[in-house]
Amino acid sequence: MTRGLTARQTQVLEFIEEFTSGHGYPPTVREVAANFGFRSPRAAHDHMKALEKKGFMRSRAGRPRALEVLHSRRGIPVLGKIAAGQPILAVEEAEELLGLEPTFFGQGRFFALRVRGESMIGDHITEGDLVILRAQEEARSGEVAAVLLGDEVTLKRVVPGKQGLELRSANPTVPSIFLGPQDEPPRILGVMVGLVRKN
Amino acid sequence: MTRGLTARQTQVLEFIEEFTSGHGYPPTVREVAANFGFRSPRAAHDHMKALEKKGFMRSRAGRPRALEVLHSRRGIPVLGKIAAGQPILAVEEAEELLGLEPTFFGQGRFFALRVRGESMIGDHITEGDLVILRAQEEARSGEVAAVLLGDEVTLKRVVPGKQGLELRSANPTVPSIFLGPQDEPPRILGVMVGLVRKN
DNA sequence: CTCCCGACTAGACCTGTGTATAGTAAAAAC
DNA sequence: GTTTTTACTATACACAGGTCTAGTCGGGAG
Repeated sequence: MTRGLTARQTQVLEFIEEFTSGHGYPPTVREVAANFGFRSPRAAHDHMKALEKKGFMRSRAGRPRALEVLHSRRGIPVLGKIAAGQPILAVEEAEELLGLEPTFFGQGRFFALRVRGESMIGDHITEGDLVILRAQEEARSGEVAAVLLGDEVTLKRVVPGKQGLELRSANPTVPSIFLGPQDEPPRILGVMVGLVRKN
Repeated sequence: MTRGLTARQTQVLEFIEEFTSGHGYPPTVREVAANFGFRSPRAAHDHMKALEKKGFMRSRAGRPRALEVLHSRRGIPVLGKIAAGQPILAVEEAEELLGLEPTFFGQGRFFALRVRGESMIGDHITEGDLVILRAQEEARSGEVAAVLLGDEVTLKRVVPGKQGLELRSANPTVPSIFLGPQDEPPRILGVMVGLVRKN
């Protein structure tokens, strides 16, 4: 439920966004109704009017399909500080959305983290960069992943070794972390698929 | 004239793309007609049908605004090899288009260059990175710019000094270039505004 | 208990819009 | 010189689709 919307209104808004980015044009009132099984266009129209009054959409009266979702929640969310146990990928928590095509970095669910510090400088990732990650719980050897350590998220290269798991830093001044078999395995939030830097 | 389209058809296609990305929904046949001053919707409809037959659009019969531009020419063009004297920013020359919002890196006309080699490694720009540049002919001191030297485009930091212009590399093994007042000033194609890396 | 609001159904009105028929005129192709 | 293509005008039709009136039902607030 996004900011004062009812559950149904959220669903309708989400459908409209999905439909639009899938088809290239917004749905009609009746197409919305059909999607939810409404037997009257009035039901869909009511929800859309509510969404408009609440500022989530804009539409031109009388014009078919002439509607625009305003603060789109499509795009890759840039997540800020993340606390352990919190719903990591709650889009609502996003401080910002990156305006690029949903499939820009391939298939899957993505999020971005703003890099603080120079711990991955060896991989040419520097302060302020936005690292793009595909949300997944596993990482293959050698992949750079966002790892939850305590209540901090850090970016590390995951390298399984003989004595356990190595979380390798790409900066000689930042020590790598070695986890033995007795240690609790770290929670992986996503693996790095790209990087965006805005000067 | 893009690939077998008449001049008018190109204009119509461009208008449809602009309208759609500006409004969030495609124009009607009559809105296209109005834009070009056609006094009959038939004229616009004919062009749109031609565009559809040629594979540049798709539309659902009878449905208002239900049209989709297929291979969109919106986005930031990734330019490959560029020869001197050629129309540098001809979108048609693009090997690829980056699917991000036109305003992602701000206002202006943008293009991207794929980085070859490690000449800017000191600025954490590495092989394969896509450097995003705003198309402009001037660079301020300290900005990284795409510079045309002979028939090669290189990425250099532009630093005006006492004896002339320095095109500074960010790699100790790649020498910087110094241009005196007697040298022809280099042609600047654009200044760097960002970077996109896909793993 | 009553009132209000969210979430719908049923049915209808009417206009915006895709699309058709019938032409005109000029340029390009054959 | 004739045909084809491009680029339009003028008019009209039918229906998709926005929007209206009138109502039902349930849940939560006062």
